[in-house]
Amino acid sequence: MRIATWNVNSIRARVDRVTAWLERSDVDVLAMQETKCKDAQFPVLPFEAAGYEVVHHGLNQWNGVAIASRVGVSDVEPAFPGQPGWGEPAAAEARALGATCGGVRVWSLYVPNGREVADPHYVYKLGWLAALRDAAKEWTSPDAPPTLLVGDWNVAPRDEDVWDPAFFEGRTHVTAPERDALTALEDVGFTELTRAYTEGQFTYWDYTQLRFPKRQGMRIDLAYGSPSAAAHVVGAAIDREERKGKGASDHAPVVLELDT
DNA sequence: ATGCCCGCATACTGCGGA
Repeated sequence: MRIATWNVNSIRARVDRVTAWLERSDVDVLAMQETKCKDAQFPVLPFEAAGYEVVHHGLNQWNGVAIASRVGVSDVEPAFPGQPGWGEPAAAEARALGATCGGVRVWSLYVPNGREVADPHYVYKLGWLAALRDAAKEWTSPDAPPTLLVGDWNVAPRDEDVWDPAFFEGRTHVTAPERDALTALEDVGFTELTRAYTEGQFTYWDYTQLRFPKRQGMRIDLAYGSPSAAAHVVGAAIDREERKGKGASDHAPVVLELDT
């Protein structure tokens, strides 16, 4: 089975590119982030024409997460237990969608950006990741299905995951508390599954400043697996080709290969 | 080196993205 994650940065602007990629990539399950639309606006038909069912959670023009699957999709959850909201009073955001596809529990995740270290959004980001860790504790029990946490984490786990660590000093995505929040996922039994197969590669390049042709990117799209999921991973790849050309998302799709 | 930012919204400017 092949499972991919892709921050599509608006599904309505990119549906042709995404479904064309799906059809030629032999991917069974695609987790999408930043669909930027409400449920009723999601272009379901092109996915169905390609042989995929789609579940989507979108509340407005921001965020939005989806899962397309050609191996079934059931037990859909539009948030993880304890997922915080944003603002005062806290408002729900469409940043997590769980579904079981082909026997694997898949969570499509769009972690809050954090904006700046001094911004309340940064506090929200850290709280969001802590709540996810608490929920994930329950997903490593022996009776839980193999679980994958995939998406746009908005954290570069290591200095080598950004094109210039000096550029990011004092900015979000690279701070110790953000990185510690990912390590905490490993402490409850999850493993990052893509790095071992994609050393030295990035998943995101800013639209500005010729970042992509200059190869100035970041690794922020990651896949964490529970022990029973990690045991089935036999490969991973970042499809850098998809970042090229007119109409590309600023993120590339990341593909996981499982021996199931 | 696959190209000098993009998408959205009661829209001709501001916001969020990272």
